Amino acid sequence: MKETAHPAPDRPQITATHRELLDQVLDKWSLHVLDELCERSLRFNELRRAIPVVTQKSLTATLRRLERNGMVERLIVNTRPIAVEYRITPLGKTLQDLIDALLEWSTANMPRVERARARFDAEEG
Amino acid sequence: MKETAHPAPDRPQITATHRELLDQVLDKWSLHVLDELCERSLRFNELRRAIPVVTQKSLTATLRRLERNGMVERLIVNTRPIAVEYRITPLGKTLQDLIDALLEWSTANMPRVERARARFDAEEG
DNA sequence: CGGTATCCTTCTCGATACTG
DNA sequence: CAGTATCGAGAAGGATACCG
Repeated sequence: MKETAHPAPDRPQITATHRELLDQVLDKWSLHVLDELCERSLRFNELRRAIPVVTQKSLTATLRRLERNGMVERLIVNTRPIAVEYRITPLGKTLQDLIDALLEWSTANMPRVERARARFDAEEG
Repeated sequence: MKETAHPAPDRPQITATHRELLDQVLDKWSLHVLDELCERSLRFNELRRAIPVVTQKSLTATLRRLERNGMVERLIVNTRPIAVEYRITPLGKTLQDLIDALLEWSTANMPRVERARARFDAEEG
């Protein structure tokens, strides 16, 4: 009976810093890219094929941002022609459980959300 | 030794539907609003004061979206003048643990992220 | 292969003014 | 109090072309 007694005793406040980090790391493409890279390291064009809806530009931007935040590593392999492999870092790995939880939540609650949307849209006319 | 054996056996794929839902529900303002409403129900201007950086327009849009997706309820109290109370729904409540987990992750890993950024920015010149 | 650079359209978002 | 309406700046994002 610990959850009804008080609202939220030690809940951390959302700051601009929090928001900014979560925005950079959990935006639509980042989520997708991290999800793929958690499974296995991939090359640039492999990622493109794994996420067919992303454009080259957006994928590049996403990877650079994730690299800057320490979530993925960029490894240049000196073959002919050049190959670039993207690999999740230990820090990036710490997001895996969260991403899985988000996907599970989404899967589990999608029907309820869709019913809510239908109800809302019906009332609007 | 179950986590090194195979990459990801039953990992759910991210679909456009997943992404869209998470985008609508975990964007910057939604996260903030849900976080506040998980603690207690609030009126419109109370929310504005609780989240001082949000504009009225964005707050309205965020609340409508959350309402449409079944995350919050909008209760019109017929006082003089009118009062509108926003309350989290049971469906919205299912996000609380996730949001807490996101905030905890963000708090815990912020230092590592900042070091990664500093390293990245230094290398760029 | 793994990108950059450029253009251009779309959408977001803040500021401001007004309303029941 | 709790919004809506409108405008305009700026960012996001796609299409396309080109490069080492």
